[in-house]
Amino acid sequence: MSALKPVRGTHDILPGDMHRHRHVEQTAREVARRYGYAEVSTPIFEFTDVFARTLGDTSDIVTKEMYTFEDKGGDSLTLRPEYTAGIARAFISNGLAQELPLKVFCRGPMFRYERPQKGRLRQFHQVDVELLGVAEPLGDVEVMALGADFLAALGVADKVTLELNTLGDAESRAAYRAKLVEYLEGHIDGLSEESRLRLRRNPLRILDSKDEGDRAIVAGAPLMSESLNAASRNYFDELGAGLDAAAVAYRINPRLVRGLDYYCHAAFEFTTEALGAQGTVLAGGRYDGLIAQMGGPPTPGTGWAAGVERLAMLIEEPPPPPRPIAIVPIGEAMGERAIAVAQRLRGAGFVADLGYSGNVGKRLKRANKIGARAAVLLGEDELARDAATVRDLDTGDQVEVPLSDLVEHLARYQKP
RNA sequence: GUGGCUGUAGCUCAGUUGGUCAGAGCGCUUGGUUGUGGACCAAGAGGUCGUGGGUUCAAUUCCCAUCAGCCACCCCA
Repeated sequence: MSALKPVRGTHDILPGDMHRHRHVEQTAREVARRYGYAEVSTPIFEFTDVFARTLGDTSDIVTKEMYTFEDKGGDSLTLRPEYTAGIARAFISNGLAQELPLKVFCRGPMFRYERPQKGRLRQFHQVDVELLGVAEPLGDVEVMALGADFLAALGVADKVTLELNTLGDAESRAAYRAKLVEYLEGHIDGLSEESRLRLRRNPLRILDSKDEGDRAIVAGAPLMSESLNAASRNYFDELGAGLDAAAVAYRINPRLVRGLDYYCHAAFEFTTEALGAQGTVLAGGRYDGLIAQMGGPPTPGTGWAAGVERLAMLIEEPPPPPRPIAIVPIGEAMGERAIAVAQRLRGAGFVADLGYSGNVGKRLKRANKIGARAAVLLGEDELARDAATVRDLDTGDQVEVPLSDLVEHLARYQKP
């Protein structure tokens, strides 16, 4: 075991895993494209304020999980812990209020100083979808439908459930918060120590506590739905009707809440039982107040993020990449000829692999190991006839093919 | 951040109630003659038994610390 280890909570993504990651990201990109979402990318770090001012000072992400550092110019920067704040910043920086509604897809690494566990890393990846400028519930329906389609395209639809709740608008939420706190204070003796702390900072979180005592108390707590004002009530009804119309199945979970302060109305999560405690695979909601709070023009927004590593663990092995054609020179003198042929095949769109050393046996062995579909053997004999021997590595059959016909001949093994 | 479990070759794992106990399978390398892979056979390389201390005549095996992974809490994707 080497002394050289990766930083805690980070890991190298080697070809096997990378294949799964790419499949997750590529599927998200493709489904998002069908919904008219254009891919964008924002920097991996931002001024610390971008996150500190928007995520809320009660969230754990800001209070203890950010990778914050001072750069050589003395600015406080933070490695992004999530994507939405960066998108909102980019929206303001680039004056994109002129282009509403704005639909974007993005992906990339996120950084959170958490205690690592399976499915919970310090550097992890998300795919993310944001819809800005649409205040109607149909906007939420669109992003949720996109999420559901994405998960279905990954083949995990039967492993996940969409849970949905409403946080109401600011007025409803404040009213509910007051009622909830009043109720919980009446049962404060039965609350866990942790929940007593949350009572002041983030009482909604107590709703999804896993502590048995808390759960018993929460079971009798007032419901958000009872505190919704007419507008919020109406919003949620329309959202449900829209999801029905889009044929997106969901389950209402009145205890579903959010750790981040900027959410309102729709809050949703696709969860699975298959990943233990890290069961949330895709989650999001509406954040109408965020952009105004950052100093931009008041702009509604909704969207979600999904964990690439978690999804990569959940999916079946994705279809393998195209099998290469191995180029096998026979004898020292054939090296240059081999690279010329390889270049020609690559230029024609083939995956061509050259091993660069060893005798014929070794090179064929390598061809076999990398899963090559066929081998192109180039020796003195073939050279004399301006030809190559093509060996089918699955059947073992081989034929001599004039170099001029090589591309055409190999097309049966791999469509260029 | 809290509590618990684990840590032996690249991988998956045996093993030692402290003294030929450093092992297996897979993988890797080489060979089984000339320009032919996959199967098979043979040989070989590779580990200071996570790291650092301590106890002991002696520790990979016991104790402590530390690091890492995993599980639950917490948090969330």
